Amino acid sequence: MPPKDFVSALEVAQRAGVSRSAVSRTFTPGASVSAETRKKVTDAAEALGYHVNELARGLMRNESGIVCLVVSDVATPYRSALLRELTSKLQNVGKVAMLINTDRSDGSVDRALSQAIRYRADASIILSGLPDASIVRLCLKNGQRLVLINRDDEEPGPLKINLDDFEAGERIVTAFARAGCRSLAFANSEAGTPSLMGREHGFVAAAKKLGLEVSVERYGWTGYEAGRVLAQRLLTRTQRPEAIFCATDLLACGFMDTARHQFGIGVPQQLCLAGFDDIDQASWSSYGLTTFAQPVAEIASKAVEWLSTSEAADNILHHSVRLTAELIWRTSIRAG
Amino acid sequence: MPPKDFVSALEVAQRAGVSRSAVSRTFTPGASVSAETRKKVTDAAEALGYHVNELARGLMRNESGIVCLVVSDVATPYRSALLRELTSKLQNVGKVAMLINTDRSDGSVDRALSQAIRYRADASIILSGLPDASIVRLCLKNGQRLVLINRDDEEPGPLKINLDDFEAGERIVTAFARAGCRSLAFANSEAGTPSLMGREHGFVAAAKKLGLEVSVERYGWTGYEAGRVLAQRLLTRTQRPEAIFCATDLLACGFMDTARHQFGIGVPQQLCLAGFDDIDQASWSSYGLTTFAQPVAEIASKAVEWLSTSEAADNILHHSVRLTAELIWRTSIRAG
DNA sequence: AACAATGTTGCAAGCGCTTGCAAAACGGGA
DNA sequence: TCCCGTTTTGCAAGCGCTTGCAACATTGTT
Repeated sequence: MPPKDFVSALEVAQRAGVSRSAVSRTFTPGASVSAETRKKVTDAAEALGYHVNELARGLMRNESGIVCLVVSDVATPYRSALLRELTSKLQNVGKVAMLINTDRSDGSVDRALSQAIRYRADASIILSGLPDASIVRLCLKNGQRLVLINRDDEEPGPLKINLDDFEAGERIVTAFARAGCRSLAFANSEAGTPSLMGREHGFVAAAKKLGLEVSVERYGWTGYEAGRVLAQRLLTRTQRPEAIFCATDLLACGFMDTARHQFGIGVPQQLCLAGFDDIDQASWSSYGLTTFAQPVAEIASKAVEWLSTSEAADNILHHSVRLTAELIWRTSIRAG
Repeated sequence: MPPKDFVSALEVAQRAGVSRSAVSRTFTPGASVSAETRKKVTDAAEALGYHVNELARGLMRNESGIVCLVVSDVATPYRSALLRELTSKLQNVGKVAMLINTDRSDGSVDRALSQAIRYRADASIILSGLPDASIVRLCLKNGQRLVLINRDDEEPGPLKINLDDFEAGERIVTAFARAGCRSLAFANSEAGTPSLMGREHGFVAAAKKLGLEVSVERYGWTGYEAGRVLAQRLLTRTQRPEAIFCATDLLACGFMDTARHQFGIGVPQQLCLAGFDDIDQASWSSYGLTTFAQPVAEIASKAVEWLSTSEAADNILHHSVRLTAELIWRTSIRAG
């Protein structure tokens, strides 16, 4: 195939007049090399255009420096924001991100993970989809670390990062109540992931506790279009809810757009609305959506921190972290 | 570090009662193995949980299967859409995507590329930022293929994928003219990339040719906030333009929002607006933005097609492809 | 029955690197 | 000056894999 005429450590060694090991050590942080040798080596390397072969290094060290990011719906605002944080933080600790897209058929998470294993990834971070328990065990057995974001799972071993979804559902109910809303609804997708359901359950529970009317509608995936459909359904009911909590911002945007443009309903005057994620669009002046912010930066930090932590510290670390979603107050809910 | 107790081909060979080479060949498409041996090997591999070590394989084959995606602003709608297409198409041809985020400081593209070299990536796809010419030569010399998307460059060797930006600028002028607009403006960012400037030049040239008034305003990056600022500037002029072409959709959304909400200007009644990219939000009913669609799927196809093409065919291939951006007609321009 | 053509298999070398080990070089007391 | 403790260096083994080569097995042909 391609020529690939890479210069090897041997060539560098010869030009520098030192041994092959010397050049290896020069490029290994913390190895013992005299300043003089190091200089000779780096000069030669520079001149020859030498670059350490991470494949070979990974082979020897049994540590590739690769972290797999397993994700579906990459093009979605929340996902891509998380991706940005993750890749940049990984780079900061000298790791490299391998992106695996699981948009397509079933079992793709498993396929992805087995690819991660083939490349001897040091770790995998699962942003979406849930791997088979056996695969999880396989990863762990093979010394691979696993991080599950917003996807609860019984299996022990992986680090699980979750939000206080249930509590967020509760909190928004009090906000709605304070705005004078008596009948509430939750607009959800049919995806049924733990975080989505957590929000739903918290919301419903709190509403009931306060004696407010509450109902749930579920449809499609968590996108803009689904939000439109949900609006159709909820806003044509004989008893129209006065406040809607959408499981995601994308849903909320679609909902708000059809409420306003198709039904001519004023938000927040006639209808209060809230979302979840705090995607960029939520702050756009067409929406001004009150929503819960996913702490993406913090999520990413926790994840890569855990990955770059040593084995020893590992054991004393909690394998589950729970972050709180901050309520960002904008204009889609009436002031009390 | 981690235990990493991987099972090797040798162990599989022993369990299957064949030679090490046999198991290697079993996992090499097109190698010569009898059905019987293959069965024995796959059974043993299954039982032991064997996974080919791509690091070692890449080392031998001098072909890692890795493709580097060099990108900044991953979280931006257009970029993430392109990323989605690219990763999924790469997976289809059996390659794996390594994501390199260049959001940060200067020289980050060069650093990224040198990382790509260290991992012996078969190719790099540059979605943003322009590498130093010397680095480009280094990549090519090292047998790495390079794809430059929307970033023209003199250097021969890489595949360059571009759109008909200039022509798009021209086309939208006639659309504006047909809508009865006599004074036009182009809202650009200060990024000054070739594609952005191409749109600008085409727009200005065509406007002048038609004898229409035209001006240009540039500010910040190509995001929503910059669009707001551009609107401030353009809409407070004594002679307000009747039609604005924004260099990107994000700019257009910001522009439209402040035109409507801050200045109370009706779009398209009092102001015609167009964008570029056709991000999801352009179709949301709050915007209904008339815009040019980036053919992301086609761009991705061309890119990975070129990467997976053989060396021989390589030479007869054009090293530059030019795709056309389709004008998506929505409601931000008055009907003629 | 002998032979050629074809297909399958194992051997062993080698990809580019790291690293334990022991030898060499160095530096500072005494 | 000599000796001992501390770097620094080179050697060589080995990481897990592929692949050219030659040996071997299988089959079909005359």
